[in-house]
Amino acid sequence: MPMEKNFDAASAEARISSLWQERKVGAAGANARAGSPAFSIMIPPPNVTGSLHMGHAFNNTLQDILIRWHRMRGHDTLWQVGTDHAGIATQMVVERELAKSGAPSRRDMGREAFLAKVWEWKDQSGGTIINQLKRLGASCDWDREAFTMSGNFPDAVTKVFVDMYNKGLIYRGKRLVNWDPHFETAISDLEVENIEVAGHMWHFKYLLAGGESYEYIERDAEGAVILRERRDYISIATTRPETMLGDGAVAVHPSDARYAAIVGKMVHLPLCDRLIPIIADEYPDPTFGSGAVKITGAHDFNDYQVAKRAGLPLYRLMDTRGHMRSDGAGYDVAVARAREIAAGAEATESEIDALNLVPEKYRGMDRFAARDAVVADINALGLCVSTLMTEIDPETGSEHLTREPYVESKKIMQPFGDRSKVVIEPMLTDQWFVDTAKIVGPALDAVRSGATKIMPESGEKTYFHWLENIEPWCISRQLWWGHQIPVWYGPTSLNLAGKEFCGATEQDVANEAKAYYGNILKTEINVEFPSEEFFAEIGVGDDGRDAAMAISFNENGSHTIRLRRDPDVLDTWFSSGLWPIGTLGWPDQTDELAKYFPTSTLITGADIIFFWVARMMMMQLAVVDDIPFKTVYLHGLVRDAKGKKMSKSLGNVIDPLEIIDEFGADALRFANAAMASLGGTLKLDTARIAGYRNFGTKLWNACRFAEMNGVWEGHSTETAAPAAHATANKWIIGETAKTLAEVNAALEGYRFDQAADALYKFVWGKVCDWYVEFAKPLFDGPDANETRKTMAWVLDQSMILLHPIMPFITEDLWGQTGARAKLLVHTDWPEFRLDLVDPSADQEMSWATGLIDEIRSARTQMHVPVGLKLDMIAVTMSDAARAAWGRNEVLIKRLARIETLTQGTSPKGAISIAVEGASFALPLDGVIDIAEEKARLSKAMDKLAKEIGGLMGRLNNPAFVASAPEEVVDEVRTNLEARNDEATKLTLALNRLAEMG
RNA sequence: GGGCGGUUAGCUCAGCGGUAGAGCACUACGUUGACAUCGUAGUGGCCACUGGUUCGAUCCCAGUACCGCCCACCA
Repeated sequence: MPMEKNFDAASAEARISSLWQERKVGAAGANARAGSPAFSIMIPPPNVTGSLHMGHAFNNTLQDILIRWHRMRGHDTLWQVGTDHAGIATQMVVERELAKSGAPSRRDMGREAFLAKVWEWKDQSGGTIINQLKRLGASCDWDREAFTMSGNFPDAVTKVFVDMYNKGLIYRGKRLVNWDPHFETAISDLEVENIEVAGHMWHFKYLLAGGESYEYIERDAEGAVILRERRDYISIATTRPETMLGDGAVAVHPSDARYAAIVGKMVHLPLCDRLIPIIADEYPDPTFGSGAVKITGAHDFNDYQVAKRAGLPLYRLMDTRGHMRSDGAGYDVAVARAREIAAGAEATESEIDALNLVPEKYRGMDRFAARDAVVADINALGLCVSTLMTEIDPETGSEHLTREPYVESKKIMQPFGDRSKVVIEPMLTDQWFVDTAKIVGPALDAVRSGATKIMPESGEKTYFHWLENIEPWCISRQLWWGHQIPVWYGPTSLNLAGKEFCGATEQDVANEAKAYYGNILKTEINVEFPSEEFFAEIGVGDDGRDAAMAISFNENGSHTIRLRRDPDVLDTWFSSGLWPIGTLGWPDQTDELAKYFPTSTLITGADIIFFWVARMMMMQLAVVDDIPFKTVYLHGLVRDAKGKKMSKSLGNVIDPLEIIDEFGADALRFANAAMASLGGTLKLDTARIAGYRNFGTKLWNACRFAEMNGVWEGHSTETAAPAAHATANKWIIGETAKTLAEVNAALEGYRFDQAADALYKFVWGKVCDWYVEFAKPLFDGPDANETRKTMAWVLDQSMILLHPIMPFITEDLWGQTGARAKLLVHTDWPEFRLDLVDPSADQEMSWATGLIDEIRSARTQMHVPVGLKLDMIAVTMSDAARAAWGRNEVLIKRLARIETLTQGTSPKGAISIAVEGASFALPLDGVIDIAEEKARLSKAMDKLAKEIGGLMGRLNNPAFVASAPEEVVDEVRTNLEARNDEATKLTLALNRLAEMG
């Protein structure tokens, strides 16, 4: 049955994909030869919520290319697949789904029920992206699919937490953290995007207490006085007026002469019945604004540091949703206590945190509404540093003076949650941290020493820079979907301080608690893990974890200690940070762990170098004292054809599945490989994908031609190149060997683009453009059998070499041609060498193709009809040229459309052709336009003259001859000789034309 | 403000001390024994700018301009 005219991607991909899955071609170790090296890649786990986008398609194409290449080479290969539970993202999606379907909200249904919903959702749609990976042709070990919340993963995560806790690498503390008021959770620094927005800065007066005043002197840069006045206030500036309610002080720089006299004095905090001190601190910049800064320790990272240094109380103003607090006692009570504390009364951190110093008026207001209210109220008090401004009415054009609160419009950098897109609030809360400073060392050393290599090299600089300045990593999240922190809190009771217990299992924790409480009680203790309801009952909320919990006395005289588990979950990146060992079965010492770890290569987006790569490095080194991967390949974001980021709002998102539907997975994969140059930007153009689809068609049809000519008939697949006699066969065998070497070298160096390029040029430029054409006459000649064998071999090699990049079409072709022992996916990668290259065959073919090019070019320019066969005259011919002609006559004649070749002189009205060692004439009396031929030859002469000029110039420069390497000089000399030879021939031809007039 | 990268044909990108490359687009011709998802032949480049190193620079170095990305607490 003859082959179809075109590759049917849609049906072939479905058929081949299921064939591969049935045969488990991607199973760990499949096609491995005994004693071969291991090669392993961990897939960057996509979010279970996700679907395949172009970044995934690109990233996974590269991984699959490497995996298939190594697998075909007989290496013991593992491509570990799996998905990430993606805490915030998944919780967000499920909450949205619930809202859409009118189900009760997360809070209404409670933690347990909500988590059941998430699992339900995960089970029903979590497989989407896995199936999409299959459509791309990814050859993972599907049976090993992992999930960061399943299998051994929860245990592994818990064990790591407990170990790190016990080593003092994880600690809990009340810190100022980035708080997302939408998701009501802390997030890490990395999850905050600082974006420049149009903002405002207000200037307020804080009046000195007791009606005091001072002389304020402003000087210019030269020290000359430019302003001198008595002031009873200090001027401060802020972009966030609502936070002034929590101010603890006003700070000025110690060297700032303007305020030296009032440092230590108190000022009235507007809108609040509190006095705060003016303090000196290095932080304020005297040259910026008024030089005085209000200090709100609980709502600003800089102020927090100042407050810590000065021992100022940290007054929290907002609740978890970013509304002004409405909890706790009334304002009067709170402010009275705050005054006592200011006067020196002892107060614990948690007591201060419990104080709600938001005046009643603002309580419950959204932070932005509170901002407006505070500004309005301060303005009403006349405490805005205001200025008379001339306002022009845009309609009447009349001018009038207004007194406006002094507000500058300016660009400010504002922090936004990368998921929620709401403004992040610095918030004082209890959180868990990894003491990264303690584990960063080995991660730095591993890259410095080259144990782990990051490509491109610029990635290493980024990596170093971040790790050298690393901040503690906030790993607790106030979410429900995730790995719950394995810490339980015991009550303060029976003369014992409350205590936290960290353990891998509830039993471990129970034992620890028994030991702690039991030693005192000397009686049996039942440790129970109470429910949320229990805590609701005894009135302990989230913030009450340290408070006395519960201890109940049972009737029989024993005591029941109730421990409460920390409700927080871990940052998703904490668990995905363990992906390499976790997926291999750790903490069990599995065979896979022994074989495939450390993994060979990580291919991932440069955007998650900090989130993931650096953390995997730190975590793996901290936990198993080994690097997670030897090579890290970082790539950029896939952009659209114009270089724009793909985004839904821009409407320029290219869906890889639509591309696969339209052009086939192979075309997309080839395009991905072709644009994967190291460090470049990735601009994806569908025109380019179409081009590579065409490339597939081209290969398909070359095979179709071969099949029609029965090249595979009677031959089983041969791995060794056939012995060839015909120059064209020798040549294409050599070209195949060169291509193999190029592809190997390219993939070795992660130059997917060069591998793709080499294959494209070989298959299209050599095999299809020349070899198939040569084969046509050869099939009718004495070398027919050899040519068939050669063509079968060359096309087999083409399929093999292309398979890692274009697996579907090559597997399909493999099945439709020849008798095959194995599927192509498991066929051995060839090992032939460059000694298959025959230099004399190479030279001869380049002479022949050069001659054909010249003749074709001349014919076209002279408007010789394509179908017209010409007789050609050899005017001069060297022995070498004569021999080359002799061996390739049939090919040249056919491709150049030459009828006969005779010896002779150039007749009147002929086209002249000059090549190395020979000159020819195509008699076309009456057919050609002499003027046109003259122009053609002149143009060629001009080009030659320019080249000759350049070459002569170099040779005439004594410095060049003296300093340049000998081979370069020689090359220039031989080059010049050849060009001169051609020029002579062309001159002769031109002279002849001149004679004819 | 700091760091990194880019600037090569109309477009998207390779290249790299020794005569500028590919794909797409464009022009002309073409039902040539696989392929119109094609063939043949062409058009098209002061390789951003200015200096320096060198026998020789698109390539190395320094600076300038423009563009992009990452990081950063100026109230």
